[in-house]
Amino acid sequence: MNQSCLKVSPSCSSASTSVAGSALRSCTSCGMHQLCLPMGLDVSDMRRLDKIIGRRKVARDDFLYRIGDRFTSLYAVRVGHFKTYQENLDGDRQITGFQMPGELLGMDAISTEHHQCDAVALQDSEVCEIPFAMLEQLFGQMPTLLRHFHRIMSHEITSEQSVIMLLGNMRAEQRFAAFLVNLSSRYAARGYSSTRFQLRMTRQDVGNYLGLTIESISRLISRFRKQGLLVVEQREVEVVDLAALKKLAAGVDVCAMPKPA
Amino acid sequence: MNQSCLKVSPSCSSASTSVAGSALRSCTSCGMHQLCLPMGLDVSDMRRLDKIIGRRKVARDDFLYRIGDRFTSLYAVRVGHFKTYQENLDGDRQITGFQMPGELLGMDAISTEHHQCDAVALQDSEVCEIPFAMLEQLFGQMPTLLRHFHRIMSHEITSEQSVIMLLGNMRAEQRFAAFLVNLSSRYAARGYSSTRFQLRMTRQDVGNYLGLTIESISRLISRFRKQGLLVVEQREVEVVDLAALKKLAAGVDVCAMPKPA
DNA sequence: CGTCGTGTTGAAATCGTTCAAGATCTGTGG
DNA sequence: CCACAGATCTTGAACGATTTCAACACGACG
Repeated sequence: MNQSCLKVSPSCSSASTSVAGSALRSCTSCGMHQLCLPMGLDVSDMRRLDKIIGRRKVARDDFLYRIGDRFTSLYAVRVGHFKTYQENLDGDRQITGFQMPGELLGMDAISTEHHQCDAVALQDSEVCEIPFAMLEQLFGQMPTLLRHFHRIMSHEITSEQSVIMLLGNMRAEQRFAAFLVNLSSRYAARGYSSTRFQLRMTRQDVGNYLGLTIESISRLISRFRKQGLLVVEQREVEVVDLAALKKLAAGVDVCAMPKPA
Repeated sequence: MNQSCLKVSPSCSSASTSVAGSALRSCTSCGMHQLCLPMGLDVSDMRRLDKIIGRRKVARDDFLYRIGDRFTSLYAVRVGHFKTYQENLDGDRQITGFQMPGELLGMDAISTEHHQCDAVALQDSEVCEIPFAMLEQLFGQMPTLLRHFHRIMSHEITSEQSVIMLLGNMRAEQRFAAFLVNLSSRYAARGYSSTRFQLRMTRQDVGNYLGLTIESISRLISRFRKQGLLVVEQREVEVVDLAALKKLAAGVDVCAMPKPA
């Protein structure tokens, strides 16, 4: 499955002085720019932002950053997927989020200037590295950028509140349904299918994130499959009945009301 | 127990050349200013910030704002305590946080311009209302203010990650211990006792926040009391063995290693 | 072809919930 | 000051959702 950022036609055109190669990697030509940090910027501002951004590849299972690393940059996922997790003193981990193209990583480090979680690539990935000190410079000159940055941070807060909601008062079935619905809508927002996608993370990761064991995830998948909600083959998922999943996620008991055919 | 910042006199008019009354309600004279939004500002900048801030009282059990309300202002708790919670379609609630003096409320609303949670006063309280559009104006002129604002938002993100950690992979005993330790250190940071404080929320609220039932909370309190970790009378809590609570919160089994006398 | 990582499934165990009863506290009004 | 009602909290016993433990299946890879 090809989920590369640049599935679109690379809008080469007028990338000022930029050579073809670098134009392809610029914000203006990135398929995620209407979701990502440069959202709403005009072309000239986007170019200014571009100038401070570096690109970096991260191989599968490699760290983008680690707990305790000094914070210097935010990262935008360009291609691929990441997971972030915290670790307690026992070495137990808790995945706090999965990040996909167009999403920002590292905002939790601004406060202490040290990263508060590990960020690991779930597949070979590529990020845009945004030096925060330079970004702050731009904030003074580009109010639109600042406003959008605030929206992104705010959105991060609400996403985490949703996870708190999920962990705090949903049962296993609801959690997993909510997880799938969440992925579905995020892929939809990126122009991918909302009903067919790959789980980029292991069942272990899903379970950890949802506060459940791997066995529970496995059982839930089996159950959803038997109920005709999903078709799953390995990590490939096809959501057959998204509406039912949404109901489940909202707490409506779907199996109590089986559909006719 | 008196934790009032300035339960004192109501403010009289004129802000700029501050009369006694209004000076008492200004940031410069507020005991929380080194924790709150104005942290690090010099006196003249603090006064400029002050000018855009309004004060508002919220009676116990009253809403500061409700889900869906249009977002116009952030709020800093000046006196009292608040809880924020989300509600799902079933009407189930999940408390996402408790806020105490010097803490900011409403940042989750920046993204959508509508509040994403209800905020309720746990006791008669007072907040500083910070019109966000005006605050954005100041950001352009006061880089220190902007930087601190980013730190605050970032800190909000890390706090929520801690809650995710708590809900995702701690057992009941750990959760409650972590909760008490968290309160303890936040009170300490405000100059209050880290070992004696009042729970401003009901057991119901504590349970909801921790993803546990009220009965579980009750049993945990009893157990901790029997183990000599706490003395509890109603909502008044004395932490007798903070170190042990910290160990418990970190996942070390304290009752497996009972202390001699 | 065997091994390792990953995922599935069943049975037993466990932690926390649910249900139920009683205790304690608070505030109100006589 | 007491009696009473309603809220809040505590405690016990049974239940149940999820975990734990264990065995097995499957696919990838050397």
